[in-house]
Amino acid sequence: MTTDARSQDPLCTELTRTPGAARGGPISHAVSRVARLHRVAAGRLLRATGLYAGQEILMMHLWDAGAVRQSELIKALELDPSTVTKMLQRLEQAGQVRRRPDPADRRASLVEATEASCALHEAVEAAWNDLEEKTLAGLTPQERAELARLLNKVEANLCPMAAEEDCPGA
Amino acid sequence: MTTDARSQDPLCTELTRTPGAARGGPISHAVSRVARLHRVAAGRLLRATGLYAGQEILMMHLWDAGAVRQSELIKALELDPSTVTKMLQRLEQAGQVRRRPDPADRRASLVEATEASCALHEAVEAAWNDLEEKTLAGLTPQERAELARLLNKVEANLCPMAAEEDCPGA
DNA sequence: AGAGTTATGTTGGTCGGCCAAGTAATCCGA
DNA sequence: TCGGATTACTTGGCCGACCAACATAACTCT
Repeated sequence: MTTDARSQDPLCTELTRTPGAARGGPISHAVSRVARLHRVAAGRLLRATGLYAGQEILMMHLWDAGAVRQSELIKALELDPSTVTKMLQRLEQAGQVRRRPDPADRRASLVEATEASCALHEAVEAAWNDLEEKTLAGLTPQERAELARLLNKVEANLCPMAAEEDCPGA
Repeated sequence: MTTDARSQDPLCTELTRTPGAARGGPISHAVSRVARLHRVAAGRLLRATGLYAGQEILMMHLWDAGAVRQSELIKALELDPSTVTKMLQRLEQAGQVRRRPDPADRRASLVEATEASCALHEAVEAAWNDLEEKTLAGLTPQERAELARLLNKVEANLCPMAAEEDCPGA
């Protein structure tokens, strides 16, 4: 009896409850939740393409830029180098990506999307558009713009911390 | 010449460039980025407590609710059961959490925070507050409220997809 | 030229998180 | 009563992502 009522509740349409953890940081909490849901949704939409959530962004960069130095990719995606290494290993194994040593710098390697991967290009863009639309359903253009603006501000706030330690600088 | 100019840019202070992948879904892209940065920031702030990003929310629920059925926790956090199982195993090993079988239902187990963990309570809340403030620095109360509102809308949009398949339902 | 510093990637380990299967207990209906 | 759902949790596998430590190769500076 205690907890039966909600099982009927088909969705989370009513989010009014205070989930406990939300007190000390309601927005942080919302960000976590949205982040997770968004990633899961992306994964689901991408599933048909055989890509996993996260890989699509890398591939898009590659489709966009052609052959790129791995270090460029790392900077562009702002991910940890080791993360990119492993993603590339998997994508290479999956035949989506090719790597070859950079003749100009024997440390570096050049990465590019394979021809095979180009077949996915469209599907991935479609999935991405779909995701965007599902994410923003019911938001007016103004709201979308505002959300974009606020997210950018938040990103700028969070960025420095990731970059180094802090940049209270002044 | 296609992509050389940007390599000099030290940080993300200027986000104006179009990173390629952002075209088809600018907000999805922003969400991914913010999500990652936010999680990293949380991890950094939590580091001192010995908790990893994600665990704090679970602990908060536990501190808040006392002994809880694991299934309740799963519903509250809206995570995959297996995720919670593994988190609890690690937290248990770390001494933050205790589990015992539920006498009323031999399948279930009851979870609660250990006394030791309560020492972290304050530090975690502090970290969480800190995170919230760093995240929202420079946003007016109105902007914060608007962001919260928009995130909730987005969450509601994304939720149904995770729940089942879709709920286009009228 | 040789030593020290920086840049590029890689490996190994740990986490959160998901999915797919599987086990065990409870519930429910014929 | 008894056999089929349903519920509760676990296991194994895989991914993205991090960090720390490392090996190479390239620069730089005396």
